[in-house]
Amino acid sequence: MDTEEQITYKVGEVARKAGVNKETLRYYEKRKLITKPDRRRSGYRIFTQHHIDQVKFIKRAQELGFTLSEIKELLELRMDENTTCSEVKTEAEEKYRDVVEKIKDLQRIKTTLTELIDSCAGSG
Amino acid sequence: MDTEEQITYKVGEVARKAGVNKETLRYYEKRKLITKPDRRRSGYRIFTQHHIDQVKFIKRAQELGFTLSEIKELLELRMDENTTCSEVKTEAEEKYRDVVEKIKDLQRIKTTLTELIDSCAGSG
DNA sequence: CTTGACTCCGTACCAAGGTACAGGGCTTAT
DNA sequence: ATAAGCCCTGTACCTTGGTACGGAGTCAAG
Repeated sequence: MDTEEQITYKVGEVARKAGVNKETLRYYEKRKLITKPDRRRSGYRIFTQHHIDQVKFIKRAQELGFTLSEIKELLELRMDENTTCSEVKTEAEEKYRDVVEKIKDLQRIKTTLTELIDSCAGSG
Repeated sequence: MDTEEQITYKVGEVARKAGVNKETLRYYEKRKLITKPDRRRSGYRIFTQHHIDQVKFIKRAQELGFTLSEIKELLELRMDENTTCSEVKTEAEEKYRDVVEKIKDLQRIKTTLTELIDSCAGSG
C-alpha cells in the first residue's frame, strides 16, 4: 500500500527551504549530521522533507548553544534503535540536566530584561 | 564614608576564579566585553570582583547560544545610563522575545528527552 | 638585592563551522 | 542537440573565539 509518493528535492532546493548554503549541506553530510541522502545514477543527491527538518533542527539547536558534536549526539539518541536502553537513558538524562540548567539561566536573563523594560516604562 | 576597601585582583587570579585563560581576559578587554580595568603605574591591570562576575556571565551566555557581539549588547543595556530610555526599552524587548523563543524551544527538547527517558524505563 | 613567579605587549597560531572557487558532468526546455 | 542552469568533487580560504609564544619589565619573600 505505498500510495505515498515521496516528494524529493535537490540540494539547491533544500538549501533554500532550510535557509542554509548548499555547501553547508555537504558539510553536514560529511559530518553525518543528516541522514545520508540517496543518489541518482548521475550522482545527484536525493533529499526529502525529512532532511529539511533535520537541518532546521540543527540550526535551531546551534542557536540554543549546542555544538555540532552535541547536536549529533542528540540526534543519535533518537535514531539508534539498537543501542542498549540503559545506555540511551543515561545519555538522555545527562542532556536533560543540561537543558534544564539552560532554561533556568535563560529565565534569569528573561527576568532581568523584564525588570529593565519595566523600569524604563516608569521613570528616565 | 568609604570604609569599603575594595579587594583587587591580578589577571592570573581573575583567570583562575572565572575559569578562563589569562589571554582570554586580554581579549575580552580588547573587545570591550568587560569594564576597562584600571592600571598600576607599572602597567599591571587592577581587577575587582565585578570583573569576575562579568566574565562568568559572558561564559554562561555563550553556552546559551549568544555570540560575543550579542553579549556585548546585553551588557551595554544594563550599563548605559545615558542612552534614551525608549531606545533601551526597544532593544530589551527584542532580546526578551529572543530569550522567550529560546526557552520555548529548549522546553520542547526537554519534553522529547523526557519521553525518551520514560520510554526507556518501560520496554526495550 | 636577588630570584622565582608574576605581568606586560605584539604577533602568530589554532579549532570549529562554514564558504567559495574551479573544472567538469547532468538536465531540461526549446 | 544545445545552452542555461543545475549538480558533482576537491581544495583553499574565511570568521569567530580564543591560545600560545617570547622577550622584557615588575613584585615580593627570603
